[in-house]
Amino acid sequence: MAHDNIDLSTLTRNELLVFEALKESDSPMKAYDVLDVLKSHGVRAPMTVYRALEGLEEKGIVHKLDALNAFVLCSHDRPHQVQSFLVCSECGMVQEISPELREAPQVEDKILGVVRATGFQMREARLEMKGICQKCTGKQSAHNTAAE
Amino acid sequence: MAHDNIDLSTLTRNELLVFEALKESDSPMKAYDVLDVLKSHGVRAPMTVYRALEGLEEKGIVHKLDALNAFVLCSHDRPHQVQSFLVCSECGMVQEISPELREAPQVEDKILGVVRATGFQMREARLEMKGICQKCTGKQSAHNTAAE
DNA sequence: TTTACTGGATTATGATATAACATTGATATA
DNA sequence: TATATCAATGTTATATCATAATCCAGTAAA
Repeated sequence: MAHDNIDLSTLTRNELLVFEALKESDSPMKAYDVLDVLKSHGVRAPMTVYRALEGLEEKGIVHKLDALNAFVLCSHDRPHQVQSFLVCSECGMVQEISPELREAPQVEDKILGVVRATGFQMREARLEMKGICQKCTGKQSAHNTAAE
Repeated sequence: MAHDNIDLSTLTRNELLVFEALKESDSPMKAYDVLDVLKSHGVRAPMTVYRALEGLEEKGIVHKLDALNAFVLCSHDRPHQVQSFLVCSECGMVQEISPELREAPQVEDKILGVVRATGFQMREARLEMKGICQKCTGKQSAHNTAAE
């Protein structure tokens, strides 16, 4: 679990609270869901949560999934320029593709190559892939309902 | 201009209005910006705009930029599974990377390869790259301010 | 003419996010 | 010690983005 490597001493109190909340969750959390959790710690205002999330993002500890307006802990050791997520339209599962995967660096390289060719200085990128995860694919072929 | 190839006859009245509004704009538009434009055509409610945008997205004519909550016309002829955008943090410029670029298909192939390996059935994907565009890079190196 | 369907209008509200300003507490330093 | 400073936090209000729910109008098929 990559989260064990994070230096928690650099986090502010609120950042730590948000970090813990995200760590407990097995799926991405909306800001207001985080707020609900933190209410038991005396946090009352959305601002508090958004500020902490922003700090965690800057530290590379949290990623925002723009397509879902939700936040997840980064599951990898080193900072990476390209974050890639699989999002299941069926069950909502979100999985960050590990940059350590054998082919993943090739994807990142290809992207960086294409982008450089355009004269663009990329700072970070997010790839959000929507589809049906392995689990739900099985279910779907059984009874052909639901989905989108 | 790829927009000339679109079969406008399949669009509803409101979809056509939204399409025209986006076509006039040289940058992505927020839904409420579109609404402002359409007010002169009697459109009053956000719902109308969002419905039309949804229709256009389904037809592959419009993409949503989740990171900006904004919408752009697709600038390409054929539907494509992976949409890639450069977003300048400095000036707000947004450019869709053409899937016809020499290396672009390789990126898409690499992505599809990695994803297939995970058993995920990808339906569509969006790659949003944030950074500094060529124009702004020049400005920046001159006086080293701003950004972020 | 009924029925069913698609698109559209309207009203209200929900969900997401930030602006602006006040307060606190720690640290530095005059 | 007094006080200046700064980062973090708290608080209030409001802006922005998006959808639910319901009704209506046109039209094409039975």
